[in-house]
Amino acid sequence: MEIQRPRGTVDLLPGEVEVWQALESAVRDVLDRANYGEIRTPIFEHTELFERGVGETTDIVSKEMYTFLDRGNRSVTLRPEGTAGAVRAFVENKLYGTGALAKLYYIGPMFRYEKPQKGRLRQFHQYGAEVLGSELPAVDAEVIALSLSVLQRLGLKQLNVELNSVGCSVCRPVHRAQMIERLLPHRDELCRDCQVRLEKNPLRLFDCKNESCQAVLREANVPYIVDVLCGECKDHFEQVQGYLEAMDVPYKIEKSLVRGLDYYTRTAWEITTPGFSTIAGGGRYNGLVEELGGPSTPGIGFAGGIERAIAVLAAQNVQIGRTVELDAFVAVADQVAEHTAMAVLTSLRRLGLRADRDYQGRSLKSQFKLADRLQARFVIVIGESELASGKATVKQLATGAQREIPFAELADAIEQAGSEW
RNA sequence: GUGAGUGUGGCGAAGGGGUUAACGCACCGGAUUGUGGUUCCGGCAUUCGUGGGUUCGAAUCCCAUCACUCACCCCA
Repeated sequence: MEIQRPRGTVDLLPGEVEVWQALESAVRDVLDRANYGEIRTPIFEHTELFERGVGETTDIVSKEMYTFLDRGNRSVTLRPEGTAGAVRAFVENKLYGTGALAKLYYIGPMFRYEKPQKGRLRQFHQYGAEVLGSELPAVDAEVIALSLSVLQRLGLKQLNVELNSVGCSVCRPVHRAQMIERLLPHRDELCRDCQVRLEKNPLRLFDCKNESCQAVLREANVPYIVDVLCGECKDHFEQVQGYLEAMDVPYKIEKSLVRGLDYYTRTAWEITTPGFSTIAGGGRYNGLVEELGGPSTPGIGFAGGIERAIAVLAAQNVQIGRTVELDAFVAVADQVAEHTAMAVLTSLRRLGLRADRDYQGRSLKSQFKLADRLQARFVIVIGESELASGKATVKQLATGAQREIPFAELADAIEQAGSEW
């Protein structure tokens, strides 16, 4: 049987990859202007990094990792997200040593062993940014604004920033105890998933889409974490909002927003658009660097899904990416013109024009058809008579206008050609 | 991981046991001399995801397998 690509992967072909390139340059451009530097970390890491960094109770670690043993019997894992690797690199390369803030971004493939469906693949791609070394709320505001800017830059509309705070090591345990205390008597009324959540990570109960579970939460009078933050978290959250308002970044508080990764503290947000799952999300992670063996360093970051952004682009009919029409197509009308044609073709390319020719021995007529299909602006015909006169026959396809132009002047003529030729 | 649906040429899509597997698009060639986009003519699946089974006979029935799609879970 024909070998097929592994499940949950895709081939990106010419014609669609241009959109990716445009998206990637938008990411680079937006983040570069904010003085973030690109970091490229390995696509696989020791499994332990994700177990410790992402959290053993998360779905990602407990059931979605692409883990295998290498030939040296080491357990390695294809990275399921970008933050753990970036933070590991920050620690390992002692980027904290300079005392400067580390502002990093990345773009690349991520892997999660899941059953593929709409907007979910086993190899998918994310771009993301991390700031390590500041806990000031202004940084939260910057990162949130940037996560939105990238998508706005692409021309996307109807983007919503959903914002929340999930507290810290001071207020979270208090809230957690409260939840357990109030919900334990109603344990049986919760769905199976929520019963497990109640034990492992009660906060995630707010995430349940099951209406009956939400009803239980209401009846038990369980407070949202954002309503019972400790003084410092509350102050931080308010300041973040103040900055966002000053920066004119629209947002709405989403009290039930809880992100799936264990490492988040305080600020958490997602960017959504109607009709799609989350297209980008982020949060603060003040304990992660220390957890991974570095000095206590606050951090915050976000990640966006490239496939998802592209899906939204398509849905909103936004065109990005270069077009690939040809500046010139060189048609060979006669065998004797082969060498001259190749010389002309090469010289056009050297001068920066996009040019091509036929390599399948087509008739002149077919060569014109091909040129038309390739959306060539000009067809340069070279045959016996052109050789004799030293001038190529040049036809502008859009208008049908045709001229004789000396070989040496071809590139200039084409480059400078306007619409009325 | 659970559930449902689908799988026929490059793409879309008929055919639901009986000699040559519709059709549309795309593609290739041609319509007298070296010229495209329209039109006309011609060509283009020893084969119906793969493997096995039932049958005199299968793309059509059965089993398995793979892949895709969608939903749940969760997220990007």
